[in-house]
Amino acid sequence: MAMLCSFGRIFLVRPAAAIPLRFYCASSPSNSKLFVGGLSWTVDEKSLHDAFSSFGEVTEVRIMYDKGSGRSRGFGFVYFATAYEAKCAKEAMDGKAFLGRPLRISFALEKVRGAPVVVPRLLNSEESRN
DNA sequence: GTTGAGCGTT
Repeated sequence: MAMLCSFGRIFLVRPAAAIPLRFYCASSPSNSKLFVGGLSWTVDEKSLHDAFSSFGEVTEVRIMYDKGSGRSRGFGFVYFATAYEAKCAKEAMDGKAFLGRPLRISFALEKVRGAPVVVPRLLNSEESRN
């Protein structure tokens, strides 16, 4: 008999075995969205798409440009098909040099409307828990 | 003409 408790939160239904559920903080959500920083100001979207396409299927590449000047802000976002490819590309291209500058890749924060973006920089990233 | 850590335009 499984009881569905809809309290607005996600309840994991475990079997009769008393398994202590560890609270995985959603500070490092391995989303398919990837935050790519440290980009050169001459890097465009097609360059990132070609660079990250080797590690997985890139569905969308978005580079932040300045509205006033029109130049790139030096960071962008890479959308992968799955979080697996995103993590693979992150672990592969993070810290590597790209067009003369080292890349700073991390998982992008989910854009929540009506709520400020919380940067889990002080939180421990226990993503390699497998 | 410049700058260099970061979390974004629907």
